[in-house]
Amino acid sequence: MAVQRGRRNGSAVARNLRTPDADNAPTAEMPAVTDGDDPARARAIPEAAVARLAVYLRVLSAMAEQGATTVASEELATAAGVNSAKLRKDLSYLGSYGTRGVGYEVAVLVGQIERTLGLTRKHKVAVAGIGNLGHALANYGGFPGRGFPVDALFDVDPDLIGVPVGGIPVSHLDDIPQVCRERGISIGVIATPPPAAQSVCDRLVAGGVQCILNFAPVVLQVPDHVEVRKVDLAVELQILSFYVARRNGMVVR
Amino acid sequence: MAVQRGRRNGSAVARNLRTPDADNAPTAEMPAVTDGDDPARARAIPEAAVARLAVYLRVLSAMAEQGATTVASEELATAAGVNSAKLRKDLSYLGSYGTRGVGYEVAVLVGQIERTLGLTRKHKVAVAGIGNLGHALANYGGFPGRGFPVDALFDVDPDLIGVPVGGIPVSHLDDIPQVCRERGISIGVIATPPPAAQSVCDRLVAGGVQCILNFAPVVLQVPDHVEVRKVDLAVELQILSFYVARRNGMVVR
DNA sequence: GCTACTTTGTGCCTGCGTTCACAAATGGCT
DNA sequence: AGCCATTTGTGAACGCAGGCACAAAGTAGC
Repeated sequence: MAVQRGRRNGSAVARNLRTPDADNAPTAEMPAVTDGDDPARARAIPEAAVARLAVYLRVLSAMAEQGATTVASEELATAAGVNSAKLRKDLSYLGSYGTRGVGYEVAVLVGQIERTLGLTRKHKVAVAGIGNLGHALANYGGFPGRGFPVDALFDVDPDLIGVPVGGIPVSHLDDIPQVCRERGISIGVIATPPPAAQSVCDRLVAGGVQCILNFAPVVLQVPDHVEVRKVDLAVELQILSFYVARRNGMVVR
Repeated sequence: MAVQRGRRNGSAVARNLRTPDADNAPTAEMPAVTDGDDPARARAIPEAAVARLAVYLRVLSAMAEQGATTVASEELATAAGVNSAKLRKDLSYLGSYGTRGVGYEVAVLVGQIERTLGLTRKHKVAVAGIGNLGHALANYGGFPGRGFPVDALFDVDPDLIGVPVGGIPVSHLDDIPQVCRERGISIGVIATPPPAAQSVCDRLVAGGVQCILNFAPVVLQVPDHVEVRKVDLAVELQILSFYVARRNGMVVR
């Protein structure tokens, strides 16, 4: 959600993933992800579950670093801020990797989640729009969750073209299709001003990019085979504003 | 986009808005928002609908700028990328402001959505963690959706304290509670490294902040009365990675 | 003023996701 | 070896959200 807001601790549950998106926020349409042709790996993992798996992965990695070798669903659930039943159901989408009466082996779980999320291969990322946000993204250098090297940067500003940001030289937006194909970019990040977003999106698609992370407050039009996730800061703030207003309204009146 | 309590969005957020949320989403618990004590304004707007209202608002504002005075649900729906029935249902949460056979008056709709989202008042924002992302957020200057002035910045780095970023001097993290109370901050944005996030969160709460937008990849623990939305870039990328993997798996094998 | 057309508002159905609760399975202990 | 404590995995119930389809309502034209 647009994504997501969790509730408190103890009985905590993560609320937002969002998006849901929600959002994707937002939003938050969550069509089941159906695997059409591979019976052996037949998966129909709900998108909401996929989002949570990523969270579990982070928590598990942290646990592994602290030397934990095994973990119970209840423990992992509270650490991830979700209900333990939900967590077990989410993990069951991966297969049966737990041991009843004991729990899950951390290393195994990490491996399975990484495999399911496709993290065993690196996914090259291109960032379009090297403004404040694009700069920040480019400088993340390797991206938090690792396995997502930023391999291409694009902008229109002539003063930026050729200048390396975070070690990668900036190319012109017009070169998006060519560069993306050459470097095998699989994920495109749009951090341009709104008016340029659709055009950039089209070029990314032309360059063979099938997944797009969109920070521009614009509803992108893409072919069916392209996946778009939206992160809209204004929407997030407005949702919070709604809660502020509701809260004040309830308190005052 | 993954959003923590909250909802997906989703994506986005929606996703996003999440969700959540959804985006984020993304994901995606969506408890109805129930107004307990005001029968007249009795609202129970689903969080997913709130996220979409923010999107409608942006589209409507753009339409208004282009001189449109009235708009039909079908038209607005396609512009916002949703089903027209869903849109009408969302708008019905605001009340009945449409005219059958004609459509909705743009100005009225904008006003009602702003009122419902609590945008008639400004919500002061504080950003904690002036790294790459925090810098970007601070420089947004007034924030995209406007009505969200950044009024306070915080960091631990001695070299940053007192230095103005985007016109606002940076204060020390230790001063969060005091400064937030003094300036009447209503929304806190956490853009610190993961280890500092919970501590910063606690101080924001101590400062009376009731809504938090969290960019740190950490599950925050907060009291019940505090609303948290999470935007997790790594999670967003991993969700996209999942789609890449699924797609390739389906194609290749 | 009546008719035909357009568009809203919403009741109902469907489907998905969350939650509960329990049976099955495993390890440890005696 | 058998029993008990523990924890997983999941069948089933529940609830919310999305989409269809239509009645209500209002406009325009005759």
